[in-house]
Amino acid sequence: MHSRDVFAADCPVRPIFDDITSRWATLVVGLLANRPHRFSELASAIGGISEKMLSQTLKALTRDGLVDRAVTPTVPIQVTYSLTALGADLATHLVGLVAWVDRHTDRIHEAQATYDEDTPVPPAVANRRRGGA
Amino acid sequence: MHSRDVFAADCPVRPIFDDITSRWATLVVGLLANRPHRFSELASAIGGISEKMLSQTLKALTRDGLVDRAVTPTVPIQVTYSLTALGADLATHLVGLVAWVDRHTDRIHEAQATYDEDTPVPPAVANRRRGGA
DNA sequence: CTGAATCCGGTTCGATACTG
DNA sequence: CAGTATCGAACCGGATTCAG
Repeated sequence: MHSRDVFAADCPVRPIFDDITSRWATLVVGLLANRPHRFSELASAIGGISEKMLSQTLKALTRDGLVDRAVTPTVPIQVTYSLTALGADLATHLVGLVAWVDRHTDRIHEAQATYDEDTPVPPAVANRRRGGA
Repeated sequence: MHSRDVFAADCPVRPIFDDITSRWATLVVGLLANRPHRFSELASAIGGISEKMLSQTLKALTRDGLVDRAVTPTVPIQVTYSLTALGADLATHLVGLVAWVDRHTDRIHEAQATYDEDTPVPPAVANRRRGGA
């Protein structure tokens, strides 16, 4: 039986979980689930990502054994990223979760709207993410 | 048909996805999946969480219609949090994902160790989260 | 092309203290 | 008990710059 105490502050699954659910990791995995991609392909396919974040995300994923990094020593070096078997397995869960959110996004938006109406004071909560100014 | 372009920078599922996969939200949902909890119960059950973060997480989840907040006006006020039907549905996916990570944590740790060995320069990557001195 | 390193602003987070 | 206000520190993340 597995099941460590996920609720313990030092539970080892937390950092890994953070890796794979990080803002960009999900999108990278989602893209690689279809087919291998080159660095620049990923960069242009994922709206709003910076090279730094892409590089960082890819490195973390590779380190976790979820993504495979293949270097082709052509004139301008070419690097292709793909999912490992482990990564592919994870991908199914991840895309499933994203699909769930996608399916329920409208309902959630309604809930948010209702909540914001019923909230007397200016909702500071609504500002989470998407930092203005 | 659903399926917005998840890869677009302004895709509306992103902020929601961030809400539910935030470090603490997953744990809160995981706990509420078993049974309703009071504020202080959650606070003590989740190792390392601060009141501020718990409050914030709970508020976001409630706003998203995933968690229900019930106030019992006893002498010392009593507040009980539970999952809504929507939240319960989400919980299955979430705990499934956590369980997956739990199942593969050892393998991932091996991958990390191997990666770190093969990496000549001191791995700055390894420091992500869990910030050491 | 791929990616690492640096700089630096903004946001988030945690600890504490305080209110209802 | 339940939660908010404030403060300071840590971190994230973007733009830029440089190297292989």
